[in-house]
Amino acid sequence: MGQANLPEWHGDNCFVCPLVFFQAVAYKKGCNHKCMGTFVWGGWQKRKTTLTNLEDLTKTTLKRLCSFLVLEPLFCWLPHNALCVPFLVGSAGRKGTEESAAKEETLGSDPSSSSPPPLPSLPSSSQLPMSRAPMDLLNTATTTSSSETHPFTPTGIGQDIYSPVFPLVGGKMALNSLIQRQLLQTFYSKALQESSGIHSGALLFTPFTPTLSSIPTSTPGSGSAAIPLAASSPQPPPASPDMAPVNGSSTVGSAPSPSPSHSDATTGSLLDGEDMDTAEIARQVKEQLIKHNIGQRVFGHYVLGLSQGSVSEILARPKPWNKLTIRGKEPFHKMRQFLADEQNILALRSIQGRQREGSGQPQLSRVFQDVPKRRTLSDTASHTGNITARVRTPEAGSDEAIKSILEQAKRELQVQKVDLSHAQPSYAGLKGGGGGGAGSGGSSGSDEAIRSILEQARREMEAQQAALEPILKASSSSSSSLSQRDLLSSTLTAPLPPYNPLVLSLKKPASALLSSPSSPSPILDFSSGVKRESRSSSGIDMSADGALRVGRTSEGSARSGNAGGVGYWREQWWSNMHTDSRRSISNQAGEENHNQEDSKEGILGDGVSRHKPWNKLNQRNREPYLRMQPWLNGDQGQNAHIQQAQNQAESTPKTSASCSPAPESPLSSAEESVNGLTGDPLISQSSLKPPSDDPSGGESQPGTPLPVPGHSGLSIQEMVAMSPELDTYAITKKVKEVLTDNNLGQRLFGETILGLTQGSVSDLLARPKPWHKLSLKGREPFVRMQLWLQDPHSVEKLMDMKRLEKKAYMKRRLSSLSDGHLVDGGLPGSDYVQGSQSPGQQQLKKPRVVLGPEEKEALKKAYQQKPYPSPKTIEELASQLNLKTSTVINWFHNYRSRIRRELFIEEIQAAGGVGTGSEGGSPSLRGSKSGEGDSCDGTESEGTAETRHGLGIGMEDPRGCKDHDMEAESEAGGSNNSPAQLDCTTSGLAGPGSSCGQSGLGLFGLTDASSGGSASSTILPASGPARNPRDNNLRKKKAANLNNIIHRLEKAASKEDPSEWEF
DNA sequence: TCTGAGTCAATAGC
DNA sequence: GCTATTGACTCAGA
Repeated sequence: MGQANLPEWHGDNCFVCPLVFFQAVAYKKGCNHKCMGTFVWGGWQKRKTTLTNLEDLTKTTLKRLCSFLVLEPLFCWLPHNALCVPFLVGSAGRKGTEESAAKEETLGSDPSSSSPPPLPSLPSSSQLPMSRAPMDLLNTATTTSSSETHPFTPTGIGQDIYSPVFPLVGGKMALNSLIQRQLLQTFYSKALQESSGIHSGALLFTPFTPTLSSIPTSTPGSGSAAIPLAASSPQPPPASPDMAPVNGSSTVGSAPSPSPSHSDATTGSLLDGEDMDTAEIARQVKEQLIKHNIGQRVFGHYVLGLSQGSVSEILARPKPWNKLTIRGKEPFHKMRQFLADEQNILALRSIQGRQREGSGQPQLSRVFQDVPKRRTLSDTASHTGNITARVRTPEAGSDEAIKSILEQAKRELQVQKVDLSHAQPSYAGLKGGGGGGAGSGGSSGSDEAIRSILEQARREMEAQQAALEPILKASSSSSSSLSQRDLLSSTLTAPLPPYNPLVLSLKKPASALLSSPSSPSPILDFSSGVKRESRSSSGIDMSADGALRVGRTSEGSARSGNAGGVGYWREQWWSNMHTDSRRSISNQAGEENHNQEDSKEGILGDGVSRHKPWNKLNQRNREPYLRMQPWLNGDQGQNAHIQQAQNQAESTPKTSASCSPAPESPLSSAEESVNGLTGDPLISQSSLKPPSDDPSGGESQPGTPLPVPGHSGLSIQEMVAMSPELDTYAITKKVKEVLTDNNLGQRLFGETILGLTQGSVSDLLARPKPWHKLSLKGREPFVRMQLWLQDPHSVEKLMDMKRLEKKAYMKRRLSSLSDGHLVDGGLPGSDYVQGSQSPGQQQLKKPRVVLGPEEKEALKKAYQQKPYPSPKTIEELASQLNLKTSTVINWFHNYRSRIRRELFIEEIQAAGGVGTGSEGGSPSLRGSKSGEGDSCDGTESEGTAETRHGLGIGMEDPRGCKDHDMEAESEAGGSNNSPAQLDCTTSGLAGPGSSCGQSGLGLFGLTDASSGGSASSTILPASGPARNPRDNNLRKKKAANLNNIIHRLEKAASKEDPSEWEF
């Protein structure tokens, strides 16, 4: 290794910058001067480095840049108008070009240097495509036949090199290959999208494309060229039910404009100035974002370089192409690129997943801060597994941070090394054969090491494929001989635990005592707990021991591993669909597709044609379509197996009388031991036996079988996303029943099973929202509950946990007493905070604001007048009540939210019950609700009844008496109640001159204007006469909420077609 | 910037 | 000691 081979200028318009495992070649479009604008990399506090000349890119800078990029290339932004051509370097280059190999040198290749790591070998300038004139490249690209290796792909590099498993950097950054792949893909995406603004004549090619045959073909007539992002995909994405494009209208691949014409793709040129269907692109992007649960913020950040607000604006109201400025067109170019390859979406989804997990970081960090000593090496390694989270840590941005990152990476590698030695056989083999690869600890950045790493990567991929093969076969087979247990046994352990009791344990001193190695409880096993942050949908498993479960958790394995579970679930969904008349049309569409693949297009289209267009659907109404899509994508050959599994299923969750452990099969024993390592209650569904003896089984039952996370390869998020409609009421009812019967507390249940606090559990159990009103995140606890209910050992486990907690508490207490001081905390949980905090800390705590009755009533009154008060009103209220404006704001937010939720409950109950359960969801639910009646009604009853009748505030208001009128009218009018009546009445509550007239007009306007008075049915779902006090109560609440609805109606009226209003 | 969704955690109430 | 309540907060979308 000689002196570093610094990047080189290639004329005035060419710049070569070595990155990490690829290089970027950039030139400024159509410029004759400096090519390099600004290199920006985020993560380091948005630091910007302007490289106006090559000399600016000092070795040190480059080192840092590369070091950083090794870990977080996602944050590497190419110049806005740069053309980027990444390609493989390192041994691949050597392998491909002897000439270039001879010239390869490595920057910072001092083997003794531990930080930063040696940079990868760089190909010589002659190897760099941009060392040639752009037109030359264009010509070359144009004339390349589809069977040839791309001229700028290092010669001889086969597709195997460009596998999803990318080489590790210098043998040091042994990150999960999947991560690397996704990072690279994202970088590609970003880079190519950035370059999409290049105007005609500009060149773009993708040297990563081994052959041009993989370049996607165009949609006829699109005429619009796109950068063949798909072509840059190293490999087709693994088949996945929820990711694979659909042969329908709403696909990435079939995007009308995204796909380039073949010729365009061949040349890789991008022709600007052609018309683009912005609405269609926006529609498809929205569709993909929703489908994959990717947020606008992330999409905007990584793909468009825009803020979430801008993304929202663009997606919601795309301007016509001809109305856009050049700059305004850029996002659409980028979106088109984004849509062009599923890999982009996969990568973004992964990023999103990690970001979301990262958002949970504070809690985890807090925990670790609280118990720093417990943060072991493996913890650290795992902790750093979340790249995004790491980069976003506040300390990032300094050299110290870089060192820290590198140090962490080293540890990660070490841990992986250990893991490799006893993980999958393939890893062992890799280690043995790798020589100077990852197993070598990356002490050398030599070609040998890189070659070794490449070899390792390839083997890794092969190992993954080999491991997946039987599963893939099984999933594609229609044989009914494959039992669910077969599937489970063939699927490896859980990649994505839902909730890590480690967090709980760490944050509670008392619980921490339970960490005794002798403890038999999985939850107590610190070394085995999997971090909550690893609940990523990416399928990347960063277990607490730092091991990278690549083979099991890659997208491929996850998808493949899903097969049985997904199919099983799909079947459930399918049967549910059959029972749901509301989805009959969708069902028909799906059925047709089930029978004839060729008829897909997107039948669905037929269905869609009879419905609102996608962009006119709200999230709720999109759900059936979202569910149809994965179904359409997947195979349907597992029904027999599914049915069999169903038939073998047992019943749900036992209560105390039946919670004794079922005889365990060897499998369940084995699983138990494995699952015990994770300590994950959900993963511990060792013997999932969906209920079949429940005559009412099916949708809306607590026993609705769900696939087991982990075993099925599904993350909890994926499960939630694909879940059939669950009866949240029935589930919560059952959970309450089980908890009560077994004297299990909400705290224990919440913290160990749901990952929620007691308060949240209480809230959830008391006021479960209807499934369709829940966001994906909101559905998660219900899926967890459902899974918990399905576990025949659930109660037993929880009771064990309870006993252990108690034991630990007693032990702690005894210990404290012997030490001569009392324990100020009780059992772990309720008061652990006090117990763990010093008096000083407690004093620093902001005291909780407790509103007095008068203040509450005043606020309620104000709410009735104006559920959405203006800032001025808020200020006035705050001033009058001597409250902070934020308190008033929060109160209104909370009140609106809670009154809505209360209405959901009441509506369900008033509608005659919930679910279809044989146990009569409704009657029992009512019973239970009645039991909690006071507390349940509490919030909103206060908001209506008390206000009016109790404290007489309503009475003070001349409109208060209208409540009775309203009820009387409601009851007398029954279903004939018109919105106007209610509106008038409710608006009457608002007082003269306030919202009455206005709201009344608004609602009237809607009713009159919209034929059929749809608003009536929407606003008044309980159309029948009030027959009982509960109905009255419901009506009161409706009245209290009506202003809220009116407000939204009025708001919507300003921009929406009334016929499409949804509430 | 506003809003809703989801959640936490302090506190009230049983 | 348990659950319910509720003010405050974060996050994401419009």
